[in-house]
Amino acid sequence: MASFQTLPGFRECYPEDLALRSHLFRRWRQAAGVFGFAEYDAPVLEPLDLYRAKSGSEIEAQLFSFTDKGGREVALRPEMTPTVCRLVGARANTLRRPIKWFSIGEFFRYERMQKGRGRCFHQFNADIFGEAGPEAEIELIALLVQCFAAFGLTADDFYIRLSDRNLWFYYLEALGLDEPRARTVLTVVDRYEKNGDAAFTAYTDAFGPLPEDLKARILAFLGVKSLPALEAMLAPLGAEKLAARLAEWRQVLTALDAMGWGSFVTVDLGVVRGLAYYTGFVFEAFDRRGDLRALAGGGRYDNLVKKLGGPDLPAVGFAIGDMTFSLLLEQRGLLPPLVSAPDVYCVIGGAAERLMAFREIHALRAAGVRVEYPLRDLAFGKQFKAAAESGARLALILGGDELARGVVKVRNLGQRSEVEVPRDAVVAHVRDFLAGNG
RNA sequence: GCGGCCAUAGCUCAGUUGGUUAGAGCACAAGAUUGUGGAUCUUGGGGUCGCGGGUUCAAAUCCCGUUGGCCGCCCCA
Repeated sequence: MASFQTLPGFRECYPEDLALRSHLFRRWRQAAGVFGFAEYDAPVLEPLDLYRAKSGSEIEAQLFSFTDKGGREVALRPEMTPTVCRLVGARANTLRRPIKWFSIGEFFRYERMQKGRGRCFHQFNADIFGEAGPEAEIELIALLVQCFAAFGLTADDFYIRLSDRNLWFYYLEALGLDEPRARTVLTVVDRYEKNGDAAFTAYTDAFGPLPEDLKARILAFLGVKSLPALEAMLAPLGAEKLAARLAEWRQVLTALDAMGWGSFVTVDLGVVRGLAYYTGFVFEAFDRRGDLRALAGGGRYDNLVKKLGGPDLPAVGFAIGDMTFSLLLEQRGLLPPLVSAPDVYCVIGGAAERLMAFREIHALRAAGVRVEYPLRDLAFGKQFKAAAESGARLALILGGDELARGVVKVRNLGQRSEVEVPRDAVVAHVRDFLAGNG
């Protein structure tokens, strides 16, 4: 046993683990690609102030931060949003709008391990900058659903809870609450699902008891699960802002419905998302069974680019984490068999034949065929066993008899049949076979 | 930062009231097998029983500490 342990919360990634992760990345990348998002990357290590500026100094407790040899306070990135805001902000004037970007990267948070949460993890991040209207939300939520559907997940497996901080503020304003009170109500809402009535102490402590009729109307708002119910509840209030905002809700939901994805999205004002920089629609993706933590989360953050020193640029984005997502795929049996098999395994007669075999091996590899061969001389029996165990579909038999006649045998390992092929025709033969059975 | 449970081979786990040199299955490797298959048989490598201390004639086993893991709380960008 090695005397050096992995750091707590960090995970080693053996080939089979990486095969799974790469599979996720491949599908996400493909989804982003067809939606016209451009991939970017950025440093893993950032100035600590970047996160202080966005989230306040209490965030430091959750960061891997230290002082580097130049005396700079730095932190391993815990999220992508501040970074991408800086990138976009710096070139905002030259980038064609809308700016649709995505990335896949590793993030670090100094936290206690839990199911679906570690100290390092990967996220798929997608953001749209420069579009203030709900069209950006439509595009982004559509991409989010696509990122899940690409794995065979259906509306029976997950759903997206769509909420809106603006609607909350307009509603609470119509109920007569000022902004400080409204903000506190939102923190209550954020915790209500977990803590129940106890969540209201946050409000009581700051402003005294909340009148019962107000509390009832807040809870009724929380209970809304559909657009018609939402409209019915808000219509009597008659506020202009509410009516305008409801039109945007209709726009988002009818668009997603038109894509055939209406069943994935639920109106759910219980989602407000902890940090206060979200400025409009917010959404989270959850497992339908409800035994996993959030699968993805996002929302609009129109003030953040400017707050981080860039121009005034509206933005909306989301992130999917790999850990909970992997758990979901595993639970639903949607992990593909991530076998890593060669196309062709070479069975080689001996030392002299090995030298000759390198011609075929190289030619096949140059043609893009995945070829394996035993690195040491082995008895034929062993080699056939190795060929079978490798998962290859073809064995190339390069024995003394064959090579002396200028041919090799190509054995179909599945059907246990063999044909002799002239050496010059091997590449074409193998390629045809693989294409034909592809 | 707090709480509960746990720690024996690469993996899954046995291991008696404390008792000789700590075991099995799977996996891996070699041979049987010098030109045709995933089988079988034989054999082998692999362990500071997480680590440190204590009790004892004797500790994987009991006690204390510590590290790590799992699960939850806080938090969740």
